[in-house]
Amino acid sequence: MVQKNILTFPTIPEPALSRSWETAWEKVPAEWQEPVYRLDRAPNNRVFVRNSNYLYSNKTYDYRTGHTLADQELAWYIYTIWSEGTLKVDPAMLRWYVTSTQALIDRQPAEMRDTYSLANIEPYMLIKEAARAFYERNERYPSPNNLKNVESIAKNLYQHLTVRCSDTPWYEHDVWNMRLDSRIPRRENEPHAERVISLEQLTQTWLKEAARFWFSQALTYGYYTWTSVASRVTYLNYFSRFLATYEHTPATLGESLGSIRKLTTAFTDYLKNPVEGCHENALSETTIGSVTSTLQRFYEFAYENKDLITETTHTEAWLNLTADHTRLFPTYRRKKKGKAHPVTFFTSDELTLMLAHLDVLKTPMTQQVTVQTPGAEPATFTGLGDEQAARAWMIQALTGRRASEILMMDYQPLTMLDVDPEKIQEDSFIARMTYQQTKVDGVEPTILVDVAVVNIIKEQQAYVEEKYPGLEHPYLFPNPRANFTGSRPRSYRSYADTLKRLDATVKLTNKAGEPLRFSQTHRLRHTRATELLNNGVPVHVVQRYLGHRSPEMTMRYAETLAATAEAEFLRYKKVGSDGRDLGLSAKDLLEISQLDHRADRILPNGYCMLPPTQTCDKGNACLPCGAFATDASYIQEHRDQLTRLEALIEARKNQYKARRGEDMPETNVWLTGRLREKASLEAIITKLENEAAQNKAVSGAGTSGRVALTLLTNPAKNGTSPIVQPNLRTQR
DNA sequence: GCCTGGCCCTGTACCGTTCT
DNA sequence: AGAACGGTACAGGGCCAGGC
Repeated sequence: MVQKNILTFPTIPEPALSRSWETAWEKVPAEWQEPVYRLDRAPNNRVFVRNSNYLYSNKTYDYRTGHTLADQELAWYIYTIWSEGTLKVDPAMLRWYVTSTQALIDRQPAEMRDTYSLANIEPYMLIKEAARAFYERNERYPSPNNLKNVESIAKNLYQHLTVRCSDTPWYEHDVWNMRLDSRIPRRENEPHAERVISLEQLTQTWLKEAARFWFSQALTYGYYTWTSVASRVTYLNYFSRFLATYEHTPATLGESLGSIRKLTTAFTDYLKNPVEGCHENALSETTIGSVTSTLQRFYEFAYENKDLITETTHTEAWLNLTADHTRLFPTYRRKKKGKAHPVTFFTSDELTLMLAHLDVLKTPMTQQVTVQTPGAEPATFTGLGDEQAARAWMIQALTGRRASEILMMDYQPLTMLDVDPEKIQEDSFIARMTYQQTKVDGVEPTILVDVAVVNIIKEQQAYVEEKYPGLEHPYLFPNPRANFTGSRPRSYRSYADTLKRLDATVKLTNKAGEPLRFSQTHRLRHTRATELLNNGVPVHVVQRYLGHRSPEMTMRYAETLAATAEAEFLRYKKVGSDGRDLGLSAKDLLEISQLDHRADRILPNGYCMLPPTQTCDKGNACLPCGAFATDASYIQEHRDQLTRLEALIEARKNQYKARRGEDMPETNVWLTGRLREKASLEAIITKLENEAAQNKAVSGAGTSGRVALTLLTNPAKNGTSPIVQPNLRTQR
């Protein structure tokens, strides 16, 4: 768990790796050392955009400027983006870029040209020259978009060179880009790694440098995440733009609390009203709250660390900060008492409708797909060609995980359970799935999944394998663009955009005529939670399943249930697999299950009592196991199991006889196992029945003692949902 | 001592603009 | 012209203080 609100820090250690131009250049293989390419042939063809003017002439293209260092830098750049597979280049634009740089270098003194670095050419200089040259050639200026294309090459090349070929620490640059700079501290799975943080808009030097220090510390010591820093920078930008309307404001903002408050009040007004060129509309209450609280945290940090910040930013004014700066804004701000937001979920019918339309996402863009839903005319759509997004959505629907938890999953997220193949049904748990979670610390990120989920994952693995043959692909869901080597996970942004496109295509609505949006993926989480609770799964189990740290959050979903998690649990006496009472109090049992943070200890028909560290060698055969505990709330489950078991034994016996012409012997291994289970079940049921008879609270355990609830997606009960869900209370 | 509401951090949703 | 991005808005989840 990251410790928050620590306001003093040691200085940032210098990066150990040398990042000189020489070390960068050493990595370029001989065949890539000259910027001369056959555009139509591998391996070069992966790095160049298809351009018919270039591709259809079978010749070698020479991008040399004739100046040694510039040519090497260009070759290094092309090789780098090729090997990392993050960018492509249009050969025509590259030509334009090269002739422009050539002109710029040629204006340097002759003896400097061979050592002139492209890192000296800032993008704006290149653009000016490119536009000038274009005008000379064509007697008109280039179109804005055309110029933008050269600019993007200039910008990318400039950033690659300045960031990757110098020892300058990562935080010294004004643009922080995780894709470009591996030294930026990052968590293993960063939900918004694609977001670029730019300090360029902070025009006051004192502000920019102090912000640089604050954010670099925050990232280095992990007390803010990348997402948080990104939004905080945009919030500080407001302050910077506001200050720009004043002549000059010192870092202290004023001499006394009075003058400081005057300024911050003016700032609040600035945010509340539209400002042309900055924010066209007045900002919302919450945004203003975020902006002011960011500024407040910033000054608290600066006050606590004024010595360090003065030293780092070379701005003496920071030394004059006083305690007044830790209360820039009056603290009497009270929010309106808001009721908790209602839990929104999809009903079974809605989900069915949506799943039927998921095909539109799966179908290639060149094909049409017709969707037939009950009670509606068949509708035909053009496919959107994003099958992996469809699979990610399915997994979200089946497991209730967050979008980022699924998108950042490892290529191989499954650990198969040792399940007897004979016993597998379509809703059996057969594997443990590890998802990536960053939001809540201290939660074990694994859940049990059933055949349906496993099959989707296998399909997706095959898809990735086919898309990136022979390449390493660490993620199950690779980003579809700018990812030619398959090394980056799919960004939440591109996933959400795809789902939005699907929404716009199929335009689904619910019965009330409100739009049903695929892009609201969090609803799937609510849906799953509500489903589990409505199916009678105890709150603490659902809590663990969803990865909530405390039951409060889960309880919000549980409003339909009368009992709390504890009451639910304590109501029943636990019975061992031999049908005898366990020598443990219900309270102890609760603690055991609470201490153990793994949902898979809750079995479909009871609880596994093994201490968390102990492994089970009994495979799936819980019933005859001494560590198995159950209670009266599962009695119906046991009765159902018994019926199914008896039917199964009967069927097998008949099969055996049909095939071999003789009865199955009592010594048959399979049969003895089942008979043991049957004996256990019968003992348990008898015991629980007595239990229920004595205990008024559980009369008719599992039936009348419980609030009558509808099963949302159990196909056996209502036959509408195509979802095969891992029902926690069925035979596994 | 317990409960509740508010605050803070972090992630998701949405929309208009920019890029390709 | 469709995909990607940037900025804004807001929801989810943890935690703590203040009221009882």
